[in-house]
Amino acid sequence: MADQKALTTRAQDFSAWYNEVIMRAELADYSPVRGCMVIRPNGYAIWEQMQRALDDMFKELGVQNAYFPLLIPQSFFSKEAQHIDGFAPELAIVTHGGGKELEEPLVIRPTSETIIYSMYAKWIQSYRDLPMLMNQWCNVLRWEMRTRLFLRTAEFLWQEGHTAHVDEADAERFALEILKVYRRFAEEWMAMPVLTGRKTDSERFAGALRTYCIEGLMQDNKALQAGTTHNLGQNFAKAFQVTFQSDQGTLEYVWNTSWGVSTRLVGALVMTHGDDAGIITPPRLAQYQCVIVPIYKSDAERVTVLEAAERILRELRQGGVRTHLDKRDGLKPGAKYYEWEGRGVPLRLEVGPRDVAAGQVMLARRTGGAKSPLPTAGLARALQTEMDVMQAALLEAARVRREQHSIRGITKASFLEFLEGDGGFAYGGWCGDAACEATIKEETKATIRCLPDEEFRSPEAPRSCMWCDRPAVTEAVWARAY
RNA sequence: CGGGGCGUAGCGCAGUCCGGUAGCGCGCCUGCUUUGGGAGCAGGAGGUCCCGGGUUCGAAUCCCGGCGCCCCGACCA
Repeated sequence: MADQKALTTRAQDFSAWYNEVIMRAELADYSPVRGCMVIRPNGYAIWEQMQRALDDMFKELGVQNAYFPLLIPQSFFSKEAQHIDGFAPELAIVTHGGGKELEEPLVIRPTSETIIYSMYAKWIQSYRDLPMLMNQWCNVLRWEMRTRLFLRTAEFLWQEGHTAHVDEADAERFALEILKVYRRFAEEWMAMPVLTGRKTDSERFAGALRTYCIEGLMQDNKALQAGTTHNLGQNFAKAFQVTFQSDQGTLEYVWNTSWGVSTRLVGALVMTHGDDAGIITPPRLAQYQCVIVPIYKSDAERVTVLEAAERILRELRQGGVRTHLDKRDGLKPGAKYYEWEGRGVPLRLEVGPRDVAAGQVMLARRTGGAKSPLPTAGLARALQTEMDVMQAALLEAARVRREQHSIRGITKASFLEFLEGDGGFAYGGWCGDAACEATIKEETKATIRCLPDEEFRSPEAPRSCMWCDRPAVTEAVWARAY
């Protein structure tokens, strides 16, 4: 470890803490190129776990993976008016290749709707070809003005799903199906509770009919958009002539959806569960769920202890626990404890001569509490239980924290007071006027994170807009956001 | 793009005001002793002082001009 000093605490400076945690855990590093980051093995391992889980869920819905090119003809972007308006400012464009100026500049994809639907136009002829359900795992590039490790980098990794359907109802159904997947992933894998809902028109994806999202609340009480899914309507189908012949023999435009989550989720994980010692990785996403630290003095002890540790390692791996044995010599056990805590490993087993003699190990949990002895026999099963408990506890703790920092039935006055304090999710009535929404954003820096789904709405529907007192058309959730 | 900060060893920094042998802590290498919550001692390696010009016998330091990065805001996954 490069740095032995204590981290800046979350209370002192959340932003400094966040950066230090990432460096300490060796999740990522700054690259020579502004706004770009290197994802180091510890960070990439988390992303791989995320990919695996999400990919399985997509495939259960019948989605297939494919790969589309990095470079997109510039003209493709002007085919859908809102889309070009939304993305033009942040495009990176390749103008030269092989030492010659290109006839048509090529855009490095910021997202792939245009190229994918241009291909769908070739592949879809009949309603029998629908739905067409594809996803790709790739990198994209957006020339962001200000960047932050994982949360907003110029280049980032993500998955983008793109589907085509026979009618609006099927597209809508599928977009919402994906929203459920995202929510399930956030809660069951990341242990991160999220609100689900619809974005207002001003926050909608450029080119979409409707955008739905999952929103998490970080420990500094700022909201983070963690995933979006869009019903694109027929906007792209019309721009790229994606048509099919219906069972009635008529020629129709398809209805599209697109949806994505990115490496931003790694940042979300840090900000949801990290503490002043570093990150806490939920067991289901941890690269190593358990690390074994051997303890010995003499050479004789070393042999005995390592032999026992190796045996435990084998048994745990066989029992499905992702385990690492830290055999490094010359590092005191305490130094290893600090290192693995910083890296967020959920469980740590200490194995010393006394433990070997007693047929036990000492278990320490990343989430705290006293160390406790566990018999070596049946250890894998015991640790699985420990991890289930920890996974559930992390989700519950995050949920409690979010609810403690949520306020309902706000008025303009109570809303302002709430923002003056710690902030968080503020539920209240909204008139539906984009001008009112913009004023609120300008004056408070808070935005409507979503128009929450039924499940998250307040028992009593608000009757008036919390800001302007005109009749409310819906309930909205405001927060300051990343 | 506005505001702030910073560029000196792998990392964190002092030295810059007031020009004169390039330093400290951590890390790294070797050896010995250590190892149940961040080990100790000894020896050692490691530098275009961000870049370019200028002033000077002499520049990390003074002058001029660039570049880069980080943080805070406006825009966004």
